Parts: sequence; C-alpha cells; structure tokens
Amino acid sequence: MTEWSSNLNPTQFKAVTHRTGPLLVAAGPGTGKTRVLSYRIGHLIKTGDAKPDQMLAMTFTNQAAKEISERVFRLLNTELSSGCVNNGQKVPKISTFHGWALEFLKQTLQEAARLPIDEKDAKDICQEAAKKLRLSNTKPKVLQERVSRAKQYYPPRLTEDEDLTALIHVYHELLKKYGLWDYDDLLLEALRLFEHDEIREKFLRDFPFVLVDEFQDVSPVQYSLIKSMAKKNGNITVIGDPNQAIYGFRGASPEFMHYFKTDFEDVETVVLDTVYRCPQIFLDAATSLIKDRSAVRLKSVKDKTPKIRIKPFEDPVDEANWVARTIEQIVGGLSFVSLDSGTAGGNTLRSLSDVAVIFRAKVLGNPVAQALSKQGIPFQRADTPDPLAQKELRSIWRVWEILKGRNIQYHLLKLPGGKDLWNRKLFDLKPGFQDKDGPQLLSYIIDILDLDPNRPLLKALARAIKGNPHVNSLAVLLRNEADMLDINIEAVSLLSIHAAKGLEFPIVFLIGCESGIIPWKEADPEEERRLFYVGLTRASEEICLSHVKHRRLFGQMMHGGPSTLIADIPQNLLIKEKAKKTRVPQRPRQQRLF
DNA sequence: TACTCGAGTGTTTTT
DNA sequence: CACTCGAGTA
Repeated sequence: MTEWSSNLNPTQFKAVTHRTGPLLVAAGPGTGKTRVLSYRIGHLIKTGDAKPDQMLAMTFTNQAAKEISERVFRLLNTELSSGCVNNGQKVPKISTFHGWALEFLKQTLQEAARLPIDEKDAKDICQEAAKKLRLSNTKPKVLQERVSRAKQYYPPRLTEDEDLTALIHVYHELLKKYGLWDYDDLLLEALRLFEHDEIREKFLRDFPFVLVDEFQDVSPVQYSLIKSMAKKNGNITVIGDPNQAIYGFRGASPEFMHYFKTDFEDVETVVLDTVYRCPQIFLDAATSLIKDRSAVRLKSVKDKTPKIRIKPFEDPVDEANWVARTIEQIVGGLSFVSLDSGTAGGNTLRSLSDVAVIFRAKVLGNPVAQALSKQGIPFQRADTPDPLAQKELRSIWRVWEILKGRNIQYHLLKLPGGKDLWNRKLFDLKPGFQDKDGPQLLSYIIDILDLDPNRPLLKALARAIKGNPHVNSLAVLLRNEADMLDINIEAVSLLSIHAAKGLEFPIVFLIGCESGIIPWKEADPEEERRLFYVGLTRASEEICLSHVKHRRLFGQMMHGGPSTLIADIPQNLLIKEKAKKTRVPQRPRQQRLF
C-alpha cells in the first residue's frame, strides 16, 4: 500500500481508495486515468474489499481492455512477489461492453443465444430487407447506419420514418431466421435480460463491483446497462472526461456524466486536475474552447510552456511539404520551436515515433502521406481498412468459422459458389478439424478455395497465423494485425483526431485548421470544440496548428480561412507566423528504392 | 456468377 | 478526387 500511494497524487489516491458507493471520476487529459482505474482494481483486491472475480471493468475497445488488464496484472504480480496478496486463480473481468454482453448472453440463454455478425454482414442483411420491402434507397451502408443509429436507444428509436420502422422490422426478422445478432443487439439483448429481476439480481450478486472507462462515450443503451448493473448505492465507478466526448454522432452524450450524479445515490466525485502530459499553455488554450468552463482548472506539472504555433500556408501541398521538411529537421536533431526563428536549436534528438500529424478528416492525411514518402520518411496511418472487407480474406474467414463450427449455415450461404458446393466440399473433410492448428487450417482453406498461397496477402496472413498458431478467432487476429498502430515503430503517425484520442506524442502537427474543416460544416459546434480540445491535448511538448488558403476537398474548393476556434483561444497563448512567400525548391532528399 | 464501367457521393468509429 | 455501389454484359 505504501508503495502504491507513493505513485499517486492526492486526488488519484482518493479515487483509488474510495471504498463503497458510486464514484464518479472526472479525469482530464493526461491526468492518469488508466493508472487510477487499474490501481483501483488492484487496491480493491488487495484490501479484500472485493474478490477479484467480483469485479467487472468495462471499456469500449479491445485495446483499452488489454491495456488495463496488463496494468492490473503487472500491479498484482509485483504485490504477489512481495507476498501481499494471496491470489487464487480468480481474476477481475476486464472486457469491452460488447465482449461482456456476448458472454453474458451465452451464459444466461445457453443454446438460445444467437451468433454475432459484423457490420459487413449486417449491411448485407439490411440490403436484403430493403429489397424485400422494395424500398427506393437500398444503399447497404446508409441503411445499416440508420438502423444502427436507431438501435443506440432502448427501445430502438424509430422516429417518424415509416421506411426505417419497416426496415428494422424485416431486418430483425431476417436476423432471427438466420439466428444472428448484430453488435447493437448484443447490448440491447443484455439490457432486455436485465428486465428479469432474477437475472439482474444474480448479476448484482456476481459482480458487486463495476467500473466503466471512457464514460463520456456511453450511448443511451450503454448508460441504461450501467444503471442496471448496480444498485443506486452500489459500488460503481465511472471515469471519463466530458470535454472529450466526441462520439455524439453515434449516440454518445456528455450529458450522461451529469445524469450519473442524480441517477445514483450519494455519488462521490473526484476531479483529477493534475496533468502530467501537456504544458500549461496547451491546457489553457484547450479549456478556453469549452463553453461551460467547468470550474476545473487543469494544472500542468511541466515547467516548460512553449506557445502554440500557428502556421499559414497557401495550399495543402505547401502545408504537407513543410510538415515533412520540419519532421526531417526535428529528427535531424534541431528543436522544433527554434526552427525558422534563427535561434540555435536544442540538441534533443527526436525519433520519428515522437511525431504525430493529426487532422479532422482522414482525406486530409493524403497530401502529408505523399510528402512524407517523397522525402523518404517512414510513417504509419491508423485508418487501415477492415481486412475482413476484402473478398478473399472474408471467404477464408468464413470457411475458418465453418470449420470451427461457428455460424455454419449463414457462412455456407454467403460463400461464393453457393451453399451446395460448399456443403459438398467441406462435408468429407470436416472430422478431426478441432485439433488442427492455425497454419494447417489456413493452408487447407487456401487449398479448397483454390487461392494462390504465394500471393503477398496470403503470405502475410500465413505469417500472422504462424506467430499465433492457436488462434481461435481469425477476425480478432486480422483486425489486431491491421489496425495496430505500433507506438514503438520508428515512424511518424498520421491519425484522425478521433483515432488520436487517448494517445500522446511529444510533437503534434494539427493540420487543416480551417473553418469548414474544424469546426466541420454542419456538425454540432460544441462537439467540434471538444474535438479541437482533444487535438490540442495530444501534445506533450510542442504543437503546431496549420491552415491553408485553398483546399480541394471532395473535388470542391474550400476557402474557409483560419479556424474560428483558433480565434477563440486567448491570443497570448499563440505564436502566429507569417506566410512564407518563398517556395522552397523540391530537393529529392532520399532516393526511393523502387 | 463474375467482372467492368460510370454515376453518385462525401466526417468522425467501435464492437 | 477517390471510392463505393449496382447495373449491365459475358
């Protein structure tokens, strides 16, 4: 315990050691949210207040669940070795909302539980439903989005739209026929189960300690779930930052943070306001954007407070080239702030992984990606497409699922070539597949799908499986491989602001700071402010906001001028730089290999 | 059933 | 611009 408290500041300590009853932790950017969450779990175990398997911690992403698990286990292991905790093999359940819901449904409904499908299959089924109804608009993507949007509410919010009502009805009939649930159903069905008193009572007995991460991002359904998961005076901890609520477009609302205080009884509120990440000026700029400047003033522990640089450019290519050149100089050993100003730079040696370029919409990353490749600077983008959207991989995955005995009927139906063919093909060979390992399964699948195993895509897949021979879910493996933005890799990161949430980088370029881009035209202006807030608080040392005069977006010329949000920041926190007339000649710095 | 081509359309994203 | 989707053709 003593070692623990030495790692925590007083407010963190208060949140970690809070004993019983509802707890709301308002945690600004870089205030040690994950630390508090994992320490709290560890602390509850250590004091004996909770048995490990009485705890459920819920996150939004697998990544977050993994991170927290790792920290908790690291914490407990250290404690274990010093003999403080007597650990049974029981462990706290740390899982995503959806992951927990699926398990809960399986456990409660047994064989009556259906099988989950991903978004792509949901689109297909939406389309099937729309065709049945002869709706005029049958775009699967649009339909699925509208259906999913409605299903963020319980009961699903059907508005006045009759088409949507009918569509959802038929869509649900189809899902029922196939024995499937979409992602939204997992949460909705879990919520439905909680309407049965005996089921809810059992849950309350099983999990008297519930913790929720990124609480500001909960949807109405998730909020209802949370309310069902604890008594009004129960041991429920929620942690989040209302100023970083940027998922309104999928039904989340920062309001739930306020509701929590009245929906539960005697809520203890702890505000984490000591920021370990950002310099004070970045924090002041960020908070100045938020309307109800909630009495909280974030305080940075950093002594250096560089100002925020504002850089104007003519067009996206200028902007991108400047970013690329500047990065090159940074990793060359010159400090960022002193560039252009003639001062000799500090000697901080930067690595490419210290740098992120972030932006409001993914397309804005393209010119930067081009400029970086031209300069031979390695970079990684977070926005890799879902690998399972690719045809071959999807077929491979379907056969894999069939051989693993999951969702067989539906996958047979969807495989190219048709059900009968595949029934025949798979029939003879199925026995004994339980024992085959990943690589064997894959080569078998490639064989019966008649694919060329030497294609780079399949070779990469084979490599991924080889590193993970006992993988059960190919989907999880593929998606992890694909969108894992590897922080340790020696490369610049290109990310949307959304994708950057939760991350930090010493040096951040926030590009495309123009009105119409951020704030995005026709978007909730308050949420746009929070987005900018998130963007500004990603940097731990230096940040530069840039804007251009003209930008071609979706084939249309935009000239919104510098973002109105920049004008809303107290100007003494900014250094505005003049546009440079001189266009630096393109020098090919590094020959590309091919 | 499988592929090509042109019209249409645009934020952000997890499960 | 760049991509997706679906109509149309083989």
